[in-house]
Amino acid sequence: MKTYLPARPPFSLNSVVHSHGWIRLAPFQEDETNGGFHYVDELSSGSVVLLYIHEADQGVWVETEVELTPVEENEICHKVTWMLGLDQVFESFYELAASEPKLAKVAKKAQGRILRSATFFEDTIKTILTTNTSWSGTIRMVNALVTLYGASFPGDSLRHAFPTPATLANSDVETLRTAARLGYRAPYVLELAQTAAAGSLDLESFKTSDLPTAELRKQILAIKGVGGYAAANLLMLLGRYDFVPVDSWALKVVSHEWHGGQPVGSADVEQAFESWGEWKGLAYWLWDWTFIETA
DNA sequence: GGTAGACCTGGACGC
DNA sequence: GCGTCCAGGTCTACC
Repeated sequence: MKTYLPARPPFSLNSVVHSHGWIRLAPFQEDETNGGFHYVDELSSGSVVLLYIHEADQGVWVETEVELTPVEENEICHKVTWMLGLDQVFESFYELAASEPKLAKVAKKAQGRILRSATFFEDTIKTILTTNTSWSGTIRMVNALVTLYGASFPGDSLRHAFPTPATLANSDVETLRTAARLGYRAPYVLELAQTAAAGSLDLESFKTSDLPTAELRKQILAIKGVGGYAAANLLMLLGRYDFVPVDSWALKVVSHEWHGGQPVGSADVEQAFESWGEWKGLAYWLWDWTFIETA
């Protein structure tokens, strides 16, 4: 299979890939030689495929090494379109950003799309695994889940897809705690997998929800292990930028940018980007913090 | 509604 | 090499 998927212009695969750290989490693998990335996915049919995704003219090429059924191809096209936000539009954000020096380059770089996993379940688990730990800890925990519970890719048994809710739901807290070394997060991950597998929580419906962002946020906050930071991060992945994902880094950079290095709280971070309205989270995310990073 | 303490791990640091 | 301390968000109990 080799398929071209168009994107709403402007588009840069490189900007999506490097929009945040997701590319370093399994089953993503960056293709540093050719650009783009590889991703192992378990399809609804049960087939496990390795997707090769590379930049094309205003879009991407999606390839697999095996022939697929039309249904499987259609599923892959829908998933990749979602993962890369190919149909997302940022024109009104770019218009606002044009008058802000710290965001002056976002349109030229075609920034705005944030790399997503194939399912919102996967993104939610990964987000929980970013909380209260170092980035290296997140990579280790995600790798452990994928290796221990993900379906193997037939062409390379070392590659695995992200585990399905049903697979994770069949695990237990002790195994997740000790073998996957999720620590205190183990019961959160198990509960999420069990509710998703049972159908009592339809995470994938959040992708197309027409609920107001505040209401959607309430539903996300109801997930154990998801607090204010994680909810804002997940809303950004859903294309809702009304909240800033305030973590220790946000407190630090906002403190240095606008408060002379004095301690600030979550409300101060939200206030700093209040004027960006529905683009608040994205303005924070793409803000040029270079001076602070190197200070 | 606000706050303190617990949760778990890895890294930095001192000995 | 070992022990101690701290950072990283969220939950729960308590006021």
